[in-house]
Amino acid sequence: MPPDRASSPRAAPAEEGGRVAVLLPLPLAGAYDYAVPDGLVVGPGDYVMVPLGGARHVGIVWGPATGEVAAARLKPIERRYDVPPMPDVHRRFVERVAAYTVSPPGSVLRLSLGSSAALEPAAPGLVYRRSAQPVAAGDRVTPARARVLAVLEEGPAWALGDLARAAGVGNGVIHGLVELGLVEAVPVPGDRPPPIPDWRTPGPVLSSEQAAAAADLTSQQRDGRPGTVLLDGVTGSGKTEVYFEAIAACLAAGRQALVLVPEIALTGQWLDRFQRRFGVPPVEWHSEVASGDRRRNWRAVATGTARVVVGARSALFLPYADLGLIVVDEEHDGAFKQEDGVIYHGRDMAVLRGHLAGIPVVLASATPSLETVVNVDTGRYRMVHLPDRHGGASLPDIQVIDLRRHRPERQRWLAPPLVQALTDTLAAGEQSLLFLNRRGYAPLTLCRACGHRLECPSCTAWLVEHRLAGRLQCHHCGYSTALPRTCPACGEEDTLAACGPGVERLAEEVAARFPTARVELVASDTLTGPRAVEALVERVGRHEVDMLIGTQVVAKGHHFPMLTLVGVVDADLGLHGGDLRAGERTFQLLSQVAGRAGRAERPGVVYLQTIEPAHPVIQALARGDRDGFLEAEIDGRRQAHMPPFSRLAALILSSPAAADVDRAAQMLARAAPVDRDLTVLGPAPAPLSVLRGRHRRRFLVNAPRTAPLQAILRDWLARVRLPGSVRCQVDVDPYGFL
DNA sequence: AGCACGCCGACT
DNA sequence: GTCGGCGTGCTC
Repeated sequence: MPPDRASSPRAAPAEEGGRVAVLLPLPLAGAYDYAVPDGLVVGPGDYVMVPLGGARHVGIVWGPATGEVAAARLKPIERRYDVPPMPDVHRRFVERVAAYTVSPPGSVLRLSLGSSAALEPAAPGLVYRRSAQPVAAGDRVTPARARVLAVLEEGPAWALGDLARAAGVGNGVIHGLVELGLVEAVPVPGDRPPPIPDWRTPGPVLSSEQAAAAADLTSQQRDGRPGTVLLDGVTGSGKTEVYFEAIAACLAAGRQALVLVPEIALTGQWLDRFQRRFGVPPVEWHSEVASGDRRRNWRAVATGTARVVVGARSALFLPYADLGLIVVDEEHDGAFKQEDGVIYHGRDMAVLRGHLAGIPVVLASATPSLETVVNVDTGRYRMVHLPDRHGGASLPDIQVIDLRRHRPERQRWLAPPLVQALTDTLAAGEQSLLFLNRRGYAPLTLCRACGHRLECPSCTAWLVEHRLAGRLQCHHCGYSTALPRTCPACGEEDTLAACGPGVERLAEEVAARFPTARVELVASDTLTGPRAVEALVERVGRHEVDMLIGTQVVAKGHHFPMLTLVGVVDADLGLHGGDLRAGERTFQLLSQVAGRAGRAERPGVVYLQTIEPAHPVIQALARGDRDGFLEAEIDGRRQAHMPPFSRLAALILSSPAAADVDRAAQMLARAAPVDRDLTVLGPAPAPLSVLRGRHRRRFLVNAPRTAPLQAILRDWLARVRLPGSVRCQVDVDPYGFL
C-alpha cells in the first residue's frame, strides 16, 4: 500500500524515518512504539494504521517514541489516514480522563474513535436528475415512471432513496428510467457538510431576567473567558433560550458548541426549539444515530464543519476541531454517569474538557446537584440565576397526603383526596399526571402457598411482572420469562400473587375508577424511541388524553399546557436506597415531576402521597424550599465527611464464582492502603450482590479532599495480582449503588 | 481486542 | 495415546 501524503497542516515537528509512540484503542498500559517508514510523514495526533499481534488497528500518533523497545522489534506504521490530526487539547483530555478514572488511556481513546469507517473519505454518491433527453413516443412511461418524472420536474437532483420515497416507487423504477436515458445519475462528492446554524437572526424576545442572564453568558463567550457557570432556573424559566444565546455567541466566534443532554428520548421538543432558533437541526451524536450518519457526523466534528453538536455523554469524547462552548443540560441528572467500561461522570468530564481548552462550560438545571452548588459556594463556579417562570405561569401548589391518615382501599394505591382531585380535574376538562417510578404491573410476585418469591436466575433481584407483555422481567439484566401458572418452588397452581403497584397496575385502578377517562401509559418499555414520545406529546397537546400515568420518562422536560394536576403515588420510593444521594435524587426527580403541573396560564396542584410526611425531603418539597434542603444536605455531608467534602471511590470485584471473588477480595483487603486519613470499607457484597451472573464484592475508599486518591488506588491495585476470572472496576466518585 | 501458549476430559 | 476446552498472558 503506498504511503499517503499528509494534506493537513500540523504544528508539531513531523517524524520521518524514525520511531513514534502510537496509542491504540485497547486496554494496554500505554502507547507502543512504531517505526515510521521512509516516505511517510506523521505528526502528533495523526490517525494511523498499525499492526499488533496478528491484527491491525487504528491508533493515534501520541508523541515521541518511548524508546523502551529495541529497534529491531519495532513494526512499521502501515499508513496514515487523511483526516485532521486529533487536536493536542483532545489528546491531553484523553490522558487526564484516563488518570482520573484509573483506566488505561487506550480505553479512553476508544471512546473517541466511535466510527472507524469515518476515517476513509466518503464514497462519492450518486444523485438523480432529469436528463436533457425528451420523452420519445416509444418510451413506455408507466404510471410509476410518470410519478418519478413529475417529482424530478420540481427539484434539482435527488438521492436514490429520497426520490423513490417521494415518488412512491421502488429503486428499480428509477434504474429503468436511467436505462431509457430519461433520468441521469450524477456523481457528487460524498460528504456534504451539515447546514450552518443561523446565529445572526435574532432569537425570540426574552424576558428581562432571561436577557440579563443571556447577556452575562454571551459576554463571557465573546471575551473568551474560561470557567464553569451554573445556569440556575426553575422549570419553565427559559434556560434553553438563554443558553441558545451563548451558543449563538460561540457560533459568531466561528467555534463549535456542544450540548450534552442526559437522555436521547427527550430531544424531540428540544430539537424543534433549536431549529426554530437557528433554522437548521444540530448534529446529533448518541447510540441511536444510524451508522451512515454516525460516520458523516464524526467527520463533520473532526473537520470542524459540524458547528453545534447535541448528544449523550459519549459526544464529549468526539475529537472536536475547535470546541468553544460546552452546555450540560439538566446537569444533576444521573444519566450522565457512565456505569460500565470507563466509569465517568459526563458533567465532571465536561468541566475538565472545558478547563483544558480554556472555554466556558454552562451547567443548566432547575435542581442543581449538591456538588455543583458547593462549587458555586466556594467560588469555583459562577452562578447565573433565572428567578421566575417565563410567561407568567405560577409555580404549582404542593400538597402532602399522609397515607397513614388517608388510606387507599385494599389493593388500591390512590388515597381518597387524590381520587377526589382527579375527579375534579377530569370534570373541569383538564389533564392529570400520575407519577410512579416503577415499570410493569407489580415489582414482586410471590406464592401464597409457600411464600416463594420469583427471582432472577442471574441477579439478586425480583422479577417484575409485565402484564401487558404477559411476562416476568429482570430490570437489571434483561432476563425475561413467561409468567408461570404454577409456583416453581412448591408446584401449587394459581397461587402466585402480585405484590405492590407498578404503572400498569395503577392504570388498571384508574380505568376502574374513571371508565370514561382517556388514559395513556408512559414508561420506557411502552414508549420506544423518540418518535413514539413525540407522538404522545402531540396527542396530549391536542387534548386527546385526560390522564397520563408514567414513570420518570414523563418527568423530563415536556410541556403539557393543559396539565393542572400531578399526583405522586409513592413519594417515598427511592428515599431509602441507603446511598448518599437518595434524598437529593428524590428531591430532584419529584421537583421535576411537580414542574409538569400548570405550565401555561393555569395554576397547577401537586399531591405527594407519603407515609413519612415529616421527612425532610417531603417537607422541603412541600415548602418549595430547594435552597434550604440543599443547605441541610450540604451540612449533613460535611459532618459525615462525605463528598464533596471528601473523596470517594468504589472498587468492585466480580466473578462468575462466588468463591473466586471472595478469595480475590481477601487478597485485596490484605493489601489495602493504611493511612490514618483514609477509610477503607469492605469487602462487602455489592448492593446487587449478583448481577448478570457475576458475584460482586465492593470496597469503598473515603479520602480527604486533598488526598491523591487515584495514586492510592493505582498503588493498591499494583500490589495485587488478581486471577483472570475476577474483574476489577474502579469507580471514582461513585453515584448510584451499582 | 485478537491470538498463541498451556494444562485436563472424550475420542480415534 | 491425541484433539480441544478456554484460562492466562502478550502484543511495539
